[in-house]
Amino acid sequence: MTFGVRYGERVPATMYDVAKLAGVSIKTVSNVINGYPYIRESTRERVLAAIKELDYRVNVSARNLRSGRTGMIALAVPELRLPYFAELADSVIRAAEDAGLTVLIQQTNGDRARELSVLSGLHRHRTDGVIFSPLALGEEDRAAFDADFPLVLLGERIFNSGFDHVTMRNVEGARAATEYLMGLGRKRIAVIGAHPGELVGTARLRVEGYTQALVEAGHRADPALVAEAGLWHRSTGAQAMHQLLDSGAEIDAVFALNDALALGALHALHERRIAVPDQIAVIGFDDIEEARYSVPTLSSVSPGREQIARTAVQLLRARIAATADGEPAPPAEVFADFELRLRESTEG
Amino acid sequence: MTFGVRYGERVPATMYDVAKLAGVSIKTVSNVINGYPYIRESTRERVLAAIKELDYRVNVSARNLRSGRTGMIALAVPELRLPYFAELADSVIRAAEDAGLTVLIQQTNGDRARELSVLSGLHRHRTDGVIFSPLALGEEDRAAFDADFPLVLLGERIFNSGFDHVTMRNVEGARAATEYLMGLGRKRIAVIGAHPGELVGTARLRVEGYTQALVEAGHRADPALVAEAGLWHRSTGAQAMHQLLDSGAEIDAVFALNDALALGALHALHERRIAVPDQIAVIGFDDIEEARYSVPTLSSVSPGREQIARTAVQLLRARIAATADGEPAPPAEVFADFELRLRESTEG
DNA sequence: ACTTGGTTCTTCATCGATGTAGAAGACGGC
DNA sequence: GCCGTCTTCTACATCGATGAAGAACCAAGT
Repeated sequence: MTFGVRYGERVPATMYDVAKLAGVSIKTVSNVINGYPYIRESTRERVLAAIKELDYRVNVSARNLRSGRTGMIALAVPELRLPYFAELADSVIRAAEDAGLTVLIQQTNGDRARELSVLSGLHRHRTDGVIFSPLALGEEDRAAFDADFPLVLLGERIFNSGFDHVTMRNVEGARAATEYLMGLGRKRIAVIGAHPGELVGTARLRVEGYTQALVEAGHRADPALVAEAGLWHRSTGAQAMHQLLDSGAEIDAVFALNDALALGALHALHERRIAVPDQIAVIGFDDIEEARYSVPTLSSVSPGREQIARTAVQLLRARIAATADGEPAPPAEVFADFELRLRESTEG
Repeated sequence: MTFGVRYGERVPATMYDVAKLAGVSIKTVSNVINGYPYIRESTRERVLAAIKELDYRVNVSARNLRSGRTGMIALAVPELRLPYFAELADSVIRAAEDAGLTVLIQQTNGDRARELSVLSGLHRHRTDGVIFSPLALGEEDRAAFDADFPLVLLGERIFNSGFDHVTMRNVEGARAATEYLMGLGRKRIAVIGAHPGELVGTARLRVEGYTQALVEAGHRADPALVAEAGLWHRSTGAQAMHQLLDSGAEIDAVFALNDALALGALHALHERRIAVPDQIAVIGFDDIEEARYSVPTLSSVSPGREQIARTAVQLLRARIAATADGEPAPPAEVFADFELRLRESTEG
């Protein structure tokens, strides 16, 4: 007597089994599966029937070994627990699926060593290409950007790396957000999430947009209003907000460099019973779903996440195809459209 | 003259190249890589040096084709944009990584057809096993649960399926939440997220815990206080809350069947300027990170997500090993420990 | 000296698919 | 009636690794 689970009783059918059942050669089965045109309709039907009958699935490993294609792409992001990246991953998975690709997610934790391992082709054999959203890598890692596999970079234009690159309009979006706050009559606009000393990257670009807006309006950026936050989590946003408030600086608005920071800031303001937006208006960046349901609802710059995901997958596919055809296009640089989503946290 | 990106100039080294460089047979290289013990130390070092020199990586496809192992497991969840599943995926990926496994995420969208395709072994050849958190499948799909690959079920004990199963203490957690609300003196406790007519599944179990608590306290469950919500999103939670309020029912507390619903409810209450917890206390389920930063912060039942993820990976590994050894254990059934996390939304 | 057993390494077949090359038949043109 | 072209299908080598089996060597026991 047996009990418990038992596997492997059913041995998966191979192409050979299908061929035998359909009375054709194994290569013909392969041809049917791969859409080779010169096949008699009746033959194709017999093969398809046999495939169905045996519940046959292509062995991806075997195919890959022979053809070099895996049908998988990797998506390397910092952490899925950050809502923006969870939503991005969701979008990328859907876009990839529409193209018949499977996505393998790699979490880098924003860790430099782990990000470098992405570039070193950790999954070279597993995937046909990589969509990579680096966080920690900077100018000093330029040399590492010599990946010999199809690679599409997301997020920041770290530098002109020679790879396809899809990004958001960080500077413009940040400027628009800041301008909007100024349009509300706010004069003392703080920033949360700066990375002082950073030469490249999202933080720098968004702070640049903020500064541009201030300068163009004839104001000056006040260093006392710039709060640092290395990681862009809710917790660090709350901390930074508390520090700003503790510093005694006069503040009537906050531009948080992403929504997680903004939500942390909202939380801190709530703890101190400071009214939003009456006393301090808050705006974020990313427009994650949570922003539509926070209390108060959070205004944010919507960076075109869907567009970014779709474009990245499309570019990667083109790049993968070009690798085979040997007709490489010059690296593309795509900027997604942004939009200001105004909600309660900036009302009035 | 060429411009743009070009790949494939560097051809990845194979085991054969390593063998040649190290002056040994290809099989010895394989043995070194796989930790075969009977190898002279000096030989091992030469091989390792050659591997480093050539930047050699095992071709996973070839290995898989020969050995049947892929080193990958699939995680099938409804949607990553739901914070609970994003956090779960994060935890599973980390746990798998510690075991040297790579995770392939499959989104089912809670769609019955897609969930069935998980069971039909869509990725049979790609992965060594599957961790599956079904949402739509019910008693009528029992027949489909005959997967011939290692499978660990998460979430609800849909039925005694013969597979390893890791779940949370839904009934007990829900009861504890409800009891806590009653302990605050609340008498009119509404529920959000019920699935009327559902025979199995999370909704039913959590409602059962709620009902048990009421009954044991000598109250009766009032159908007017039970609000339906098919999908457990913020939006549906807000809708359901509005409906409850519109219905004119007297309410002094809400037990939302998950945090997304609870956050939607908080949002709706905020829109109507109903004070939480003064007028209505709110408690959720899942303890997602967002709950710690909402306004007000949300009390919730923490279901032991980390423990669930680690246990699931561990069970799956054991099951995969057993498939090879042919020594199947009886299916395990693990209940994670829950904890009540009390925050502002139930204070006082 | 000869067996025994452990260590170290190699040879060979094989996993399941696809690319290459070419065979066989049908058809039309001259 | 022969040739070229198009269509349809097949045989065979091959991708890069691993399992099975065994060869060669050494030390120890009798």
